[in-house]
Amino acid sequence: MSLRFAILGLLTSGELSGYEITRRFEQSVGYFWHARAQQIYPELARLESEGLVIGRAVPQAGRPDKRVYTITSRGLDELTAWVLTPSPLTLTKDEFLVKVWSYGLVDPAAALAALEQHRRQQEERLAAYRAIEAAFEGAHPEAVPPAFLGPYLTLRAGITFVESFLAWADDAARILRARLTQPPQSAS
Amino acid sequence: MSLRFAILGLLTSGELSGYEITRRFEQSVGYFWHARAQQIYPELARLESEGLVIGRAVPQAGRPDKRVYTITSRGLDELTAWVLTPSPLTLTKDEFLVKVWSYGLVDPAAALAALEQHRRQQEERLAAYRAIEAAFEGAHPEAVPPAFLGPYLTLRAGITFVESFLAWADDAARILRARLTQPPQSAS
DNA sequence: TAAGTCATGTAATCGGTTACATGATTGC
DNA sequence: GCAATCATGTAACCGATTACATGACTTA
Repeated sequence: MSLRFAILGLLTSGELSGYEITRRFEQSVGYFWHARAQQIYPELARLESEGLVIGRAVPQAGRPDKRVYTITSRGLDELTAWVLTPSPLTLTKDEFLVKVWSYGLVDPAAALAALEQHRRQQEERLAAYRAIEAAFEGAHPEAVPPAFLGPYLTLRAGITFVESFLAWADDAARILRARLTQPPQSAS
Repeated sequence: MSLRFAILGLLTSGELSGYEITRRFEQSVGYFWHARAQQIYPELARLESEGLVIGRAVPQAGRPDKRVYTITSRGLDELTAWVLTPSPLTLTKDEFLVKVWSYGLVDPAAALAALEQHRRQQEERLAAYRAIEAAFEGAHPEAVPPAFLGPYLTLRAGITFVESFLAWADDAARILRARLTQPPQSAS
């Protein structure tokens, strides 16, 4: 369900082609929902057949022709209704934390190294988010124009979550370091 | 891939039936990976056919017979190898934040109400985590026995993440409240 | 010459959910 | 009597990923 509304949300700021939507999914909404081109094209066709968007062929010179989509008023209605709908708590699926769950089985030094490698990846992500945050620059939170309110809030969510991961990782690293002298041990 | 290793991880603390594994997935590892019974039973069969676990029928009186599984040494080898493997950054999928992304389209008061409802759900989750944390009670972090290190660290991760959501939600609520007098506006 | 971008798709597969089935026992 | 718990499954479906295909243009 979310995919169609993520697409409709993107289209509220103007017409976009499937390709352009695919690119947007690598940023912005993409932090909390993502999809590849192969999923986006059929979804756009479905949205059009349901009258929530309308497509228009745009011939281009020097590059392939494209088909751009505009959200219809019915599409906007369905989107705004959905936005206020209650959401179930997200059941996170995080491969890394499944690994952490078995850290008691392995050498603490090795676990520490794996943890720190993952921490570095998260730090890179944070830097990318911060760079985008700078684009909202100047504008103190209350002054963000309505069209950018949602993107701004979700970006802040992204930053907050990555920062909290880093804080947890530092804490976990401290606990692992205290065990470096102890041998690894299997459970129970 | 993660499902099989989540199951193997659970089996490191002793033999469990498919049903018991299903129950465990509602807590502990379940915070970062989850699966329903229908997925767990076939996976156990697959793990057994690959020699990573061995099953044993346990006749019971007064309740259905069950089949309990033990991790093999090959299973333990594969698990410990996997645990130290680098993990890709998780691409979160969060329906609620897809909605937040379009908060600029709706009445700030309605958005605020939706936000606060979701916040309350997260608070309940935090209370549940804290209750489990109390079971690790007394033991200061460095003293947690190795068999509980992983579960302890993931529980702390769960607590940290929920707390950071609450902090973000408070911040977002503050920003929305500052807009209560302004009319809703559709995107440019 | 090779890789990358723009642009849109099909096909096969997989992981996961929903719905359904069965059947005994225990607690309200 | 009804719902919940214990216990294990099958079948249909759906959302998402991987692999593959095409083809022109641009940049290294």
